[in-house]
Amino acid sequence: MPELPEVETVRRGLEPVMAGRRLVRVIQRRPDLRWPLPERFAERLTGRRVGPLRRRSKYLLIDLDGDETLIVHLGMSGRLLIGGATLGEFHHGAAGDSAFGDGKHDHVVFDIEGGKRVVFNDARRFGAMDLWPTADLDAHRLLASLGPEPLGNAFNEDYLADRLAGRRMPIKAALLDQRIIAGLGNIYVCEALYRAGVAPKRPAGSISRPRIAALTTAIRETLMDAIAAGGSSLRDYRQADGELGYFQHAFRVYDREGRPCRTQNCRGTIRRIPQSGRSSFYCPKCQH
DNA sequence: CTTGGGTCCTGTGCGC
DNA sequence: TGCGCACAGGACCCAA
Repeated sequence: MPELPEVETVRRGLEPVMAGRRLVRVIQRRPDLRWPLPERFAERLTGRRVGPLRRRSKYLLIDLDGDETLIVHLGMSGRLLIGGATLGEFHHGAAGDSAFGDGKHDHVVFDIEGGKRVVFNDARRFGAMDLWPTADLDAHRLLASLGPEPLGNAFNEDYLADRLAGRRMPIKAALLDQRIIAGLGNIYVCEALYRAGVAPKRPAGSISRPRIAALTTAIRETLMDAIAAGGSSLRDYRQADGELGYFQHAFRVYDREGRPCRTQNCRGTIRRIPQSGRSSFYCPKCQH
């Protein structure tokens, strides 16, 4: 589910609830998510004070006192939801009558000093958490080989041209490769390629320099627009505070198969093709 | 090294 | 209403 804009939205939602407060209680409902959780995970978190919340790519980084950081990845279906007495109960899950945090896929529960509760829910369990020394985060196996942040200075036309040069893989696959650029997923790659006028199956190394420039701009603008909209809410995804993002209403190609291209005077029809094991959406008239 | 495919897991929506 | 299948926002791991 969550790509960079959704994780950034979650970070912004959790920051005011968690930063500066202690974790008074942590409940771990199963030994593993995608991988085993650290030994004595809940114990090691209990009583710690939360520092700033940061983000790297699609990873949420929750700094704790004691110079460690809780690394969280939401995978496909992971969510971090806020509830608790001061906010009013926020119910979810199949039953709907269970207490907040007792839902079917509520795997980890954080009770925050002051009464609020943050619940990690993940039906498909592709998500992950780990606890790691803050000073060594760059060496963590999940973070070590990530490419630059698309909204940072290290990501620019020269960098992208260099990384795409000589590559025969389709540009769609290249942009999904987190080692080349970190934080994009299926939705935002489709949307950025459309905005740049680049066809998803075009070999990465065959894109002209001006098109690469357009692509870097399109990637940044797409992500910034999505963050401003609070991310995309497909199915029942929600922000941490239970609100829905609304960028899905601004999709130009994603999930629009068979519908008209939104470019003025184009009159093309959005197509869906399987690529890298997932769906690519594009306008065959606008993208080359 | 690069590239493509299978895999993990559960839920939902569709055609029949 | 039930059943089977395709598909879902990710990314690791391995074979060629």
